[in-house]
Amino acid sequence: MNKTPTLYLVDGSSYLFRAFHALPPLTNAQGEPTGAMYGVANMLKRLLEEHNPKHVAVVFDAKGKNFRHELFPEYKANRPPMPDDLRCQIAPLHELIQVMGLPLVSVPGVEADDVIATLVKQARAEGWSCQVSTSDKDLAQLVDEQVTLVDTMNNSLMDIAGVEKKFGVRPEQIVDYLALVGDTSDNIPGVQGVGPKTAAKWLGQFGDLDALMQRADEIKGKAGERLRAALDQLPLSRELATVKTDVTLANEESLAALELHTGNPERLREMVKHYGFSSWLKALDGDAADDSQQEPESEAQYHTVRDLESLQKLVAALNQCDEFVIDLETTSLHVNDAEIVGFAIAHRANEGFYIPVAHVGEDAEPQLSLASVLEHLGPVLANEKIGKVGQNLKYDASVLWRHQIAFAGIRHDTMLQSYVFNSTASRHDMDSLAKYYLGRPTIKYEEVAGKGAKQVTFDQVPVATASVYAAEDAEITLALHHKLWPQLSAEAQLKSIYQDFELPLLSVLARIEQAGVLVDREQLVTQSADLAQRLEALKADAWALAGHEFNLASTKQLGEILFQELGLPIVAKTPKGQPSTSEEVMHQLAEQHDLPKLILKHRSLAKLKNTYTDRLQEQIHPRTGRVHTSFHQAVAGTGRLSSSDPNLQNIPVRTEEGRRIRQAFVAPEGRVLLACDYSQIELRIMAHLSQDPGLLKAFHEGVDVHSATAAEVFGVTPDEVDKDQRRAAKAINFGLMYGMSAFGLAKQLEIPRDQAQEYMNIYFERYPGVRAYMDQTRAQAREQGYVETLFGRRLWLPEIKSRNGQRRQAAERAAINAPMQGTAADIIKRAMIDVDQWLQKEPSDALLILQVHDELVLEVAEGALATVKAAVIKHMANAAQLSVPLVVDAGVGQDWDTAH
DNA sequence: CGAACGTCGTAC
DNA sequence: GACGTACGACGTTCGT
Repeated sequence: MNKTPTLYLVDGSSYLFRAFHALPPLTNAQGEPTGAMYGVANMLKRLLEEHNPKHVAVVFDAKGKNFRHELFPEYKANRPPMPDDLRCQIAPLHELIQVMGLPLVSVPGVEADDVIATLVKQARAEGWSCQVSTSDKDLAQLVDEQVTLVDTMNNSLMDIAGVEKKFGVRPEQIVDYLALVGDTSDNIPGVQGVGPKTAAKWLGQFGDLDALMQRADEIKGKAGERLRAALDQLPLSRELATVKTDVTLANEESLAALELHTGNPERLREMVKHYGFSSWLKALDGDAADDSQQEPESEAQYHTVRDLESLQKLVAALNQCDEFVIDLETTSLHVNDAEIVGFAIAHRANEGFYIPVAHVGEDAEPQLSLASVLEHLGPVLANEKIGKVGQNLKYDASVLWRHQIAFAGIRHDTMLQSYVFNSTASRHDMDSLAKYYLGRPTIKYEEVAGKGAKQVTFDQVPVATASVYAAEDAEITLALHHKLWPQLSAEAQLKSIYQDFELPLLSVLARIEQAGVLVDREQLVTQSADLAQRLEALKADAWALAGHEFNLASTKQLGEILFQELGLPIVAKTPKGQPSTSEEVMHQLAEQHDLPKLILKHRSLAKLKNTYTDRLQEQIHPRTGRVHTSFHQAVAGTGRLSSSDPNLQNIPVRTEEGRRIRQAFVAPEGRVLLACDYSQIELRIMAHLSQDPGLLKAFHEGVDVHSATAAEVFGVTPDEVDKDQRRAAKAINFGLMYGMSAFGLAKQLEIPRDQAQEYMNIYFERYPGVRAYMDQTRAQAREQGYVETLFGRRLWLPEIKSRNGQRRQAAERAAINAPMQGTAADIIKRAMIDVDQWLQKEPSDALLILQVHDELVLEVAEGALATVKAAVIKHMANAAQLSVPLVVDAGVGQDWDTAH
């Protein structure tokens, strides 16, 4: 009972910035920005719920210059001014915090860090513990036995050991460490070229900065020179990094006064309502109802439709609707195995209906039959004038269509709304959306159907339980639609991406998945057997070389054999610090020993067998005899599709052995496969976006772009370019689009780094427009927090302002790549919609069966080939009007390898 | 025994 | 540390 009190200190400023940059700009009904407030307030709410603190303070930076500016006029000089959309959230957030009952501390002319440090010192003196919530790692200097750091946004806790693990130095060395490393965002210089690793190494060696400075002569090489060059300013850097612990605090900011109080519940409710934090409102209303015995207002109503009369009444209402939510309950997540168990419907707010049709069990009766439900509901489903709203409607449409049930008027999909609004949100499933946008927890599928071995199909769930779950899903989907659509449709470009690309594509993908692709099982069986034999032989050889048996697939066992038993050198380490056994490493070691050679061969064959020849056989559907992949429309942040179960977008193509797998993808008798792919689409997009004259010229003249680049970079005529030069140019072209550095290029080409740098320098001289475009993209990402495709698809980059250099640079590379990858994705989506529309309209005997990012594969009746091929090429080439032509290559064959 | 994570490898 | 976007196989570890 006599536990020491804990003081919870929250660095409000750091969370505010982080929330602002990490979240898309949410607004309330009045259009006022609320995202950052919401982020911070939610984090505080979690703190209250999880820790139930008695002593707490939320600390903010205050306006005005502080002692650091006096010490160092350039302090924070390169900080851009605070965006208006953030500034205007500060005052309301302060008020919100106060009415929540949380003491707020903001001392004029003092940064939050210093206030926190002062309070920590006072608390320590009283023998209290402290937990400091911040996303600013500078405060690691405060950590000791009584003081821990917590990052509430990712729930990571940092104690002394945590600091040592993360920074490689002890908490009391953090200040010295920060002085050495510097801080670009605060404009603190540090030592040029010294990062976390070197700083930690030196401090480990010399103990502290003073000792290091005294013995600076002992450091050799360039790093030593730079250290000595920085000697004069290091004390200043250290002073800037050191937090103040003697800030003068007002009485109400003293330790004893920092107690959680009741705040102002009435004003809190008003504010929460005004700013549209619907999740809170519900909880607050619940409390209010409990206290005052009022009826809870507008609790959702769920109904089960079990008889014809109720059904007719519902259908009559639907007929009067402009749009309504539909959600099928079925026996399987796999469209081809799914039988309809019931229909969930929501056509007005806070109300949901469930029509069971195939439940079994004691409470299943009375229950309408599927046939009788369709008799009444069918015309509504088929009526394209009555809009259908759903969450992942591709699934519902697929199931209905497979049952020959007409389904038209697909108008809105909340999953796609969320995806277009913020594609980088972690997930777009209904539970996540309900929690994030409505603040509502949902009934989970596992809660009604069980999980693991105990899971049953939905038809076995009692109707009473099923009804609440299903009706809630429909009702929540409608609420989500009402929340998301106004925000999405307010942005013309996003609205267009959603309505002109994603929504029409939904049906196209449903048809592609349903069509499936024919796979020759016999070929796969033969290949698997062949591979099995070769793998056995390789395993025997490997064991002989190692001198004992081991699991060739275990990187751990392999590492022990290679690096300990055989004493081969460790070339690279994995991110976790283990010796790497990656392909690249094995290639290098292959020069010294035969075992790595065998491992490489074994791995490549095992991959083919385990991932492809074995697995694909299992994926052939027993009823259709074909393989039906799932295409996911709301997964890749850039706008690309992804494919799973099985993934048909990574079938091998680069090696001869791999291509044999493509030979098993075939067309049935009388039909052929037609594979059409865009030539160099991403580079063409780069030419268009950058408007670089050299690049534009190359594509206009129709020359091989890699050879053209090689000619420019190596200063030869195009016909003098040799194989290696072209290879290097190709690596540069691709590397650029991925934001690759000279280091990466050097590794790729196995050349010295300065030579790689030289290549890149010449490249940028020859193609100045490309460099300008990339600089501009990075700048745009920093200013807006997102980048866009040519058609206005948006990619948010929450890490673009991260103080963590690694993360920030990763975000910058993503920013460079996304407009090109994403525009390519937009273009092929447009082409798919157009091709599909043409196929639907023309009585041509052909099916779209695959999309692989820049390639469409169709299965075509031989007689229709010429027409279909011409049409597909036309629609693909015309899917966008760029400054350079879109060139489409087409191949035809009995199998995918031949057609490609 | 399954979930979560790490490592590796396939595609564009 | 250093090349963007995916999916998925296998081994290992950890918790039920």
